[in-house]
Amino acid sequence: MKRDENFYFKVYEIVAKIPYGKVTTYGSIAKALGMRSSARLVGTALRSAADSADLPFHRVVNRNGLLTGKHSFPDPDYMQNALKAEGITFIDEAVDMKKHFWEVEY
DNA sequence: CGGGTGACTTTAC
DNA sequence: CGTAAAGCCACCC
Repeated sequence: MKRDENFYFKVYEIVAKIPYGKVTTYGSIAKALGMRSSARLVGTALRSAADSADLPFHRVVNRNGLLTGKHSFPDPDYMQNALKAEGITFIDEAVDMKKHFWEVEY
């Protein structure tokens, strides 16, 4: 695989690999990229990525399973809505990580 | 080159 | 429970 691309592009690749009905965290993605201490870059990347890519960004949540990025979507309700549509269960406002957490493989 | 900007995470008050 | 701050680092202007 291409590993010479910029950080953002790597994020795209990983997001694209998230299986249907699963979710992963910014921290796991960062770790997979060798930068576990900079999970926030993943978020920043997704923010930019959302503007130039068609990926399931709704499958990326924070460490608590909370949809911290939903406010960056055109419709804040879309994110949780899309996840539920994939069979993902919620505990209040957070994704049930015990059932749907996906360890990033890179 | 330098400063601003976070869809994070953790600790602290 | 809420806000603050610090550590972190690629991208953008």
